[in-house]
Amino acid sequence: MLHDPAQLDLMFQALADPARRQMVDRLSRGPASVSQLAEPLAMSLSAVVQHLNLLEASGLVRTQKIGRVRTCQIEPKALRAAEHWINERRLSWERRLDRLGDFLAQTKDEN
Amino acid sequence: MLHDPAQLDLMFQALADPARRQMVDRLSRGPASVSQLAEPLAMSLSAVVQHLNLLEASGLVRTQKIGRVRTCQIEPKALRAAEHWINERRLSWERRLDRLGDFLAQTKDEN
DNA sequence: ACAATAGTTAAGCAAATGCTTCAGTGTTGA
DNA sequence: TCAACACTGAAGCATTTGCTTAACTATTGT
Repeated sequence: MLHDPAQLDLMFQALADPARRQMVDRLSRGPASVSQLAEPLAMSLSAVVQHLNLLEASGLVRTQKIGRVRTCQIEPKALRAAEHWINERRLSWERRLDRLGDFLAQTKDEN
Repeated sequence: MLHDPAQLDLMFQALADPARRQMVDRLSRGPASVSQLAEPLAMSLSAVVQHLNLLEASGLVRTQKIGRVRTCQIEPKALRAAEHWINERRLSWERRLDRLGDFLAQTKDEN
């Protein structure tokens, strides 16, 4: 369910915004509340909540509310899924280049 | 210059669109002309060119025009930069979890 | 009890995005 | 030479995005 294209879509969409990437970056150093996430960002708390909801919908961040504070953490599995998509494409390209190199080396040998 | 935040921004932005990811996916299997990229997509050639320009501006794709055909290829270095950003954050989180695990194991020993 | 805290929700708005169509440009094969 | 081909660029338009403010709910410390 992590590799389903709709989820992947949400993830890349989520990562496309600088503010959201900054939030992910902050969370990579440990859990944080909404206010803590908001603190370094030059926007209203409300805007941060909206970004956070998107991050959560994408699966990149998981949150739980205890009392009045919502604590957020990264979901490494989701990050890995995005990472994996890119990696597959890059490897596919690089393998192709390798085969091409082999072929050229071989045809050169045949001279 | 690949890790400069503005370029990273363009890359993630570029990857956020499904059509553009489909184009990257196609290019991961080998070079293609604009028309070839357009073929599986349900949109005008003009729209494809606009997507392609964005991909090129982001550094993810390199193109060269010979005669009347523009040939496109993936730039694996750029893909690697995006991959790297995600990887760093995930590792940072996972290392933190490991340290936490060690700490918990140790305090348990002390009983 | 009540004020401060922590977050949520809705409405509204300007700017950005993802198209479309249409009118080009330059290239190539017959 | 000239028609088909492979794009390219500008204008326009509907939708989405990323905010804002303002009004609200629920929790906590005193």
